[in-house]
Amino acid sequence: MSPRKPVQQELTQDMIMDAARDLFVSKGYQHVSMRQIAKELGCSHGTLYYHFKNKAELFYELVEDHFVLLNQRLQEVLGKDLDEREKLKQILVAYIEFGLNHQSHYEIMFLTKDEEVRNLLNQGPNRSYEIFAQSVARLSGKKLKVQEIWLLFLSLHGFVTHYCRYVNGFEEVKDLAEAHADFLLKLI
Amino acid sequence: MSPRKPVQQELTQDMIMDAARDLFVSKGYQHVSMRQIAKELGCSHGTLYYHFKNKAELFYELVEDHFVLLNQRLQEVLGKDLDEREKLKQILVAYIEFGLNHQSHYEIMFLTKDEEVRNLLNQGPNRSYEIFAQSVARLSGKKLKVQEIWLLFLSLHGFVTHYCRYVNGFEEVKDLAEAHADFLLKLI
DNA sequence: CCTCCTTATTGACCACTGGTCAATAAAATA
DNA sequence: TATTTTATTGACCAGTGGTCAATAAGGAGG
Repeated sequence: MSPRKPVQQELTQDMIMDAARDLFVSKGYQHVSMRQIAKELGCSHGTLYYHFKNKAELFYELVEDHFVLLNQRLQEVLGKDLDEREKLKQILVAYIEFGLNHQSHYEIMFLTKDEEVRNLLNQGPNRSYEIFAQSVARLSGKKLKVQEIWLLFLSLHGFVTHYCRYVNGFEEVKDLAEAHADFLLKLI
Repeated sequence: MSPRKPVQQELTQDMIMDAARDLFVSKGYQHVSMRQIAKELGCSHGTLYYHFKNKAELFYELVEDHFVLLNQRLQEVLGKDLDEREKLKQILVAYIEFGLNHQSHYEIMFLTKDEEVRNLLNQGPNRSYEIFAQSVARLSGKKLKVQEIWLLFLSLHGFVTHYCRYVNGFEEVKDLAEAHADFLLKLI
């Protein structure tokens, strides 16, 4: 017997994720409750646990999507017709831009200490970092050590991490972000 | 009428802070409840609210102490009889060391998004950063822009932030920390 | 049409959280 | 001793994440 096809009114994972995304983005993971999400959807909170194992896993599904987004953004820059040095800079800036424009997700992607969430994150961060690292290695003129690229990444990460707390979006700090990119480019 | 002097058995702020410190350090801010602290002290959780306005303020008192500790550590390095370049490096490494050996506190000092806690942090971070910035400016040979020192700091911060999640203490990542310091020193 | 089975949904329930507050015990003062 | 100040308690509140038996709703087979 084939699985019952869901009817229009019924809740889908996508519907839940859409509602959850809005709330998580505007309030942050910690400050959104499953009951709030359910209220937004006009259903009981118990229902959410039928579709997702728990709050962490619901958020994880959202985050997975965002890693794809980050990867796309990096690939987009790589596809541009630009001087290599400039492209390298734009990679760094694009990374910062992504972080500051998706703060709640960046938090989970690279900042959370919450083990429940973190145990779910496996390939996401690695794949994104691989793209980043390979781009830097290729676009930089010099022969870079693996370690140097990693330390460069951590330096970028520090910028994002800090301004995630003080700023609502990339635009507010765009100039400084470019300065940071230029600053770090001296290293490679 | 002078204030009543507390008697031996009565709870003091220090006693609460000692118990709270242990718990916060071992479990992190989010995973310690006021009731757990009260249990540790053998008192009712209501009592804690007599001595501290709320959980955030209790933690804040702890954090204040830790800023003093960080400042002392930096001053200690500055007092050493060393080549200026080496001293500069040690400042950077000492900062990382402090962050990784006081992770729960570093989290609050420089990472928390919790507004309740953050609104309490005023002078602490500024004073510590001032010491850091002035040391770097003085010890570096070059004339550095204020912005460059700030970006250097953010790069250090990124290292600490990241390894706070993956490591239990400075020792586990000492070599890499030194490499990071050397790496960043190329910038100044 | 009527079973039977799968799928979705509900809301009561649990143990927990941070925080408040009237009642009260105990010590210091007058 | 009587009064005032200080410290402590535990019931209480509104909220949390999560579980689960009961139930409704839809499809498949007869």
